[in-house]
Amino acid sequence: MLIASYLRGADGMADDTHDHQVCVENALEQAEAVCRDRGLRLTPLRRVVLELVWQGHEPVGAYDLLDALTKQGHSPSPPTVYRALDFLIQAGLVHRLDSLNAYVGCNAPAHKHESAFLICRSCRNVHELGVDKIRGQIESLADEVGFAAEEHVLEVQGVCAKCQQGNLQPAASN
Amino acid sequence: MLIASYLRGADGMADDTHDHQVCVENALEQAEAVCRDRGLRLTPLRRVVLELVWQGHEPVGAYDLLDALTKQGHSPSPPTVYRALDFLIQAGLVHRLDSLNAYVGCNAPAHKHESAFLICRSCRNVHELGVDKIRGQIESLADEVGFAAEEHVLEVQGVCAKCQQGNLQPAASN
DNA sequence: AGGAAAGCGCAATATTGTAGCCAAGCCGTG
DNA sequence: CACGGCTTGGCTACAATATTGCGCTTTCCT
Repeated sequence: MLIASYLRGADGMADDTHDHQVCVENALEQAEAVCRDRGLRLTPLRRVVLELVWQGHEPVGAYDLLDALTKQGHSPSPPTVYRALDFLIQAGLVHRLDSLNAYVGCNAPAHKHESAFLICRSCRNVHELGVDKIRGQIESLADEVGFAAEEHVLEVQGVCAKCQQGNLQPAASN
Repeated sequence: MLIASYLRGADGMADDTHDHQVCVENALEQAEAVCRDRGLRLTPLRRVVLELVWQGHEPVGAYDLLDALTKQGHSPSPPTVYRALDFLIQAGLVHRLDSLNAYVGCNAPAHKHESAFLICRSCRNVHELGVDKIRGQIESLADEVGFAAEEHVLEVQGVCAKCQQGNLQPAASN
């Protein structure tokens, strides 16, 4: 697997006109704020890892991050990356996608939340949805069998709006 | 990870009174029927793997199956197990739980379906739910952003009814 | 300043899953 | 039956993902 976005411009998102640099800056700003508010330490390493996760809206593998760090002149080992990811996930700044063994930046880290993810199998972009409505449905189904729901994973594969509109790229080959 | 059910009796399911042997026989019968109807070959190996998956209602890891096969006198290598699992999943006889990297027998293989899974973090039993209602919700949420949903993963962690009722076991330690 | 905790570099190893090659078995046709 | 093609699965090797454990450094708190 590669960081597909590693060298690309700012046109990777479903929204044609979006300047991805803004996303990155916004994410880092929010991360600073979240950590300040909660007394968490966004160390340089963690910040770099977060920035790398935000290189695109595609999910990124842990070993992609390792490679990217190496290219930047670090010489990290797997635990380094996993520890940074653990922190970022714990802080709600990054989500893990279990169906892909990959990681993606969180849109709205200010308040903790559970999410659903729409994963485009063409461009691989991930769209994060709030799940208040779904959450209710899940809980009522679980209630019917007396199950006390705590956490969930909801990941949907499909094709995003942009890829449906003619510029359908060949399915990601990894 | 171990096959927690490997040596246990028939009391592993949320339903206190259930005789698990019936589950196993039922699963195997249905598998025979499904394969007969669809012209698929339920070979001895595949049958054994299916039976092992059905040793309990807990999800089972691929390497647990490998160990169990070894104990039965086979000497399988990983590809053997994964090929059998691939077949069983393809045939709708087994589901993969992405959040656990584990596999569980399908309740209702007669018709293909997507499911949701309620995974008890205490006894590790998995309850499979039909998701017709949820599916509609997911699609309508996806529609709002023009996303064409194809497949989904919905896995809920929590505590099952039985474990809530006093005989709460310590959380699984793997 | 001094002690406790957190961060992280590093080596080794665990866990999960695949690729590729070949032999053995099944199955339809001549 | 004999042949040829397909599926199955045994085997080696390896890839991809993730963790454990140790110890040194940095940071935080008092």
